[in-house]
Amino acid sequence: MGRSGREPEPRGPDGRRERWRAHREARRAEFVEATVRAVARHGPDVGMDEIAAEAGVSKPVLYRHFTDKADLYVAVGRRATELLMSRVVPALTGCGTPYEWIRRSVDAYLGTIDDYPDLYRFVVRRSFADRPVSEDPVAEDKTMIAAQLAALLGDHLRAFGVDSGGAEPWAHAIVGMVHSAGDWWLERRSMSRQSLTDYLTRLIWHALDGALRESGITIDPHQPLGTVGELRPVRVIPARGSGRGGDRAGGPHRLAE
Amino acid sequence: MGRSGREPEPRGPDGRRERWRAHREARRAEFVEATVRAVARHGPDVGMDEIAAEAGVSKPVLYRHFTDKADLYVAVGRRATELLMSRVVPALTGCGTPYEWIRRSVDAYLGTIDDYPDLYRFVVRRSFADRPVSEDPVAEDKTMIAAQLAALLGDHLRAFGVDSGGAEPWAHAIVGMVHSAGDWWLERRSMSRQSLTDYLTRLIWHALDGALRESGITIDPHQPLGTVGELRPVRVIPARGSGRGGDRAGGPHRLAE
DNA sequence: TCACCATGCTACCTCAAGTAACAGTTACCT
DNA sequence: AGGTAACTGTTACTTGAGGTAGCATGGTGA
Repeated sequence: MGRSGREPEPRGPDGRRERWRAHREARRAEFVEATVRAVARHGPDVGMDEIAAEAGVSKPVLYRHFTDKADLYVAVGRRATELLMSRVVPALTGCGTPYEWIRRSVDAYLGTIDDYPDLYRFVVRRSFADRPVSEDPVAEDKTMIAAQLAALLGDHLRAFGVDSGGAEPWAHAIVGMVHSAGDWWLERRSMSRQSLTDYLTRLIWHALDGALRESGITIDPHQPLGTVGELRPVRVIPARGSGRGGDRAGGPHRLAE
Repeated sequence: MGRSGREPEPRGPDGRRERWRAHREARRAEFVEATVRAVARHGPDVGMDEIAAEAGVSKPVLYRHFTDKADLYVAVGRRATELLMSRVVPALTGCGTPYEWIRRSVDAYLGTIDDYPDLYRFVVRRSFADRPVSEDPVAEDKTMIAAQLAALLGDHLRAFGVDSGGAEPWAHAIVGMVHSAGDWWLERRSMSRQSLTDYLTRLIWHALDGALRESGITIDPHQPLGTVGELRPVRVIPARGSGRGGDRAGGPHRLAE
């Protein structure tokens, strides 16, 4: 209340901490990769000691970077989501004919699980069972993709002045088609990825075409779509508070951002 | 090698044990229900102490009936599978027009998850993450249903002398449609079950109709199908050995069948 | 009569997840 | 120049949930 002294201005982030930022991120990424390797080697019952050994560190080092086992697994799930979205989103938002669009998107999904089968299997195993559903990356990925698809479908249906109520369940159904057939294919491998992409593209096209025709909308599968609705980026993952509570009296100092 | 003595003939199961068979099964069923209630009350991190308390017994009593926690959870999964199959299989194998058939099957599935949301959520949470995939009831249920659908599709395609390679991926895709949209609906409840069934039935019909038309097959959605292929019962769950290894020196005596 | 199965309990064991505490180095802040 | 923050690594330890040992009694079948 009227202190005559001037507080010194804060000068920005402490450089003693900032110089380690990139290093910390790189370390976290290493541990995520090591986790996937350790799971592939030891099975889903892998312990933190085994993960630490795979990463070439001791257990407390691992706990410097992750709050607990679940936190580590969530990071793995986020990695998988990044990989998947980096491919599927451009495919979903790109131009082209409807048929190309479907095909490209299906192939982006299948290509990802084909390139990272171990990571995918780990995430699908849902070692997140002890977490609320909001932390389930598989469900989140599906919801994100379905939301984009629902927006697109909904916009088209509304633009033609017909019932758009089916957009959301249809979007989820279509995402479930690719997901389920992809799981089957990953375990069975009874056909090439190309063949599966063909079969799925056709089925999806027929499903959508039929549903739209029923509403009086006819679309040529080989003519580019009009820009009825620009796909809006949809963000579903809730921001995670960086603070996890007060500092503990001891133990490994936490390197959380 | 020529022993003159005659071994006494075994006279069948020991009645001291047999008299408890039905009782044991009923007890197991009670513990399965208690598990679902306990998970709903305490969350997915529920402990065996909490499950035992919910069942009104002490922990060692629970271990008299189940080998370990995973065994208990597998039993819960099997219960869910029974419930689902008791409804979906008659729907899939019954007569009727294609449209009715699809609709009836979709409704059987959605009706089950609607009537047993807690049980379904528990199973979907896949607390079986520490088990091989073959013990994953969700994957097994989907595989079973998809196998029946694939057989039906495949038979139709082969009867018309066209490429039947898509039968299996399409079957899995369609099961994934219902599964995925069902999950969405169970959490969102943004429409009635009737509406969802309508939307899904239409989409599935269009998908199948389109795929078959492409192969030169036209089917009337409102005329009964010919009996091209009788649905064969498909058994996927591997028989589980009743012996779990040698008897332990002590501990609660195991009541396994 | 002996064996099997049921009932229940307390006390205990095991081990994987997670923590406390120690020591040293580098680079930034005051 | 001294203090501080962040990094490196380790051993030893704690905790608690899953699972077990062992006790006693009664009813029924072999």
